[in-house]
Amino acid sequence: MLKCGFYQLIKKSSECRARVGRVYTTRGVVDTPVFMPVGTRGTLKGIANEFLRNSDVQIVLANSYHLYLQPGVEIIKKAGGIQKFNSWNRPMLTDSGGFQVFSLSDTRKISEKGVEFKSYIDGSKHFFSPEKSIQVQKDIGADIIMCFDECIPYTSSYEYAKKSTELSFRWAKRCKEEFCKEEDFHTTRQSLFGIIQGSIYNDLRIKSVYEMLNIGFTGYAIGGLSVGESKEEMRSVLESVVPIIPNDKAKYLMGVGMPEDLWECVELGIDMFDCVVPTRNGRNGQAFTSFGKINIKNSEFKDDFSSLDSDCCCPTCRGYSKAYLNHLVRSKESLYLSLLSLHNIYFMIHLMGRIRESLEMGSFLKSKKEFFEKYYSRN
RNA sequence: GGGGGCGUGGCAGAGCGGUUUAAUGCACCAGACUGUAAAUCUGGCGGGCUUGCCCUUCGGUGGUUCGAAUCCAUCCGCCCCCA
Repeated sequence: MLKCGFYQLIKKSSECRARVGRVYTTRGVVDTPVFMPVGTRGTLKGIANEFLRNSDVQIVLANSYHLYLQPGVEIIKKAGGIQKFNSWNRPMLTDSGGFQVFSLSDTRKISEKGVEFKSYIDGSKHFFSPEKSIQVQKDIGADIIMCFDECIPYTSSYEYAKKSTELSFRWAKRCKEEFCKEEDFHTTRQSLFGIIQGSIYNDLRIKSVYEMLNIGFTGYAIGGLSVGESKEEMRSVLESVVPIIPNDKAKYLMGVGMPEDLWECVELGIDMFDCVVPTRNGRNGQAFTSFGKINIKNSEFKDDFSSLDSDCCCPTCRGYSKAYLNHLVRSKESLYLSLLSLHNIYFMIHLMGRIRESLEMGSFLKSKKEFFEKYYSRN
């Protein structure tokens, strides 16, 4: 059996750094480049598994911090792991809680040892260390788990970014040690990915890559991006980081992205993406379409009886008009949460399918150009 | 027939002499959202343009006052209680 998290390169683009490949996991093979929808609490908000499977979702994320708080790891262990608990029989990945160091920055205290969080549920105090995060992620039992890191804000100074990147490095070492502490079920069934930090400072980023490589992980993620920096800054980081991650490893860009980001970052050599945008924006009334993003709440759709996207054959587009979705949103009928989220997930998954296809056919740049021309045609 | 109350922006509802184009909520019009404390958040919401100022608004009309959504009179409309 191939090691969980193993990356197999299938085809490298001759036009750019983009590549087609596979990531092997205990619960199945993931075709890359891949978009991984986020189901923080063990579910994609508003979408049942059946719809995800039919939409060709290959792998989903969950968050160890959220699941640790609720329902707690004991329940998940008792259920036999997250995939038994939530009945998702395809691969899963858990985030370590590192992003919460960033997103819950008002209610947390950080030290060498780890991070003290105040629960967003009841205000109670909880301590997450690298060791704790790995233990929790082992108990949750997803196929791919992540190092506990500090995701810092875009506005961080060079000095803070340097200190933080060094801290994340020391934490990564501890994560690896904890993960490999005993040769057990987990070390053969799960794989641990390292996370490269360094903010927008390329020298810190490069140093971070070499440090992570030195520790040695099954795959490598790039964290701390899409936190407010410009597209040029993100591009610059990826251009300096991606080429020095070995090509026999999966390269995962955390928290990205929007449809346009997918094309841009695949071009730069990224294999894996995750993002909350399809579900969150869907719940806020936004739909991604081949012709650009639209807000279905807007008055122009009140009597538009066409589907969201004439190029889409998702259940939402097959069954419902813009006018009806507009009505559901305006009258706050909860069905729109599912219908819009599902459409957006389908859009992202199928966009990625199209990207893979274009890479296989050697026409990535042409397809990218076609996509952008249409995507920005609305305005 | 007798007594009392009320009429405020699309709706609900504050304000009860000057800081009032008039709180707040809803509705409406937009925008944002990138490892989810998000079915959330932000802005706009009388008219005009030279974008700072001007004009117009609190049922109607007429008064009092330097000044009225706020006080008085009257008309119109609505509600409640007693007969």
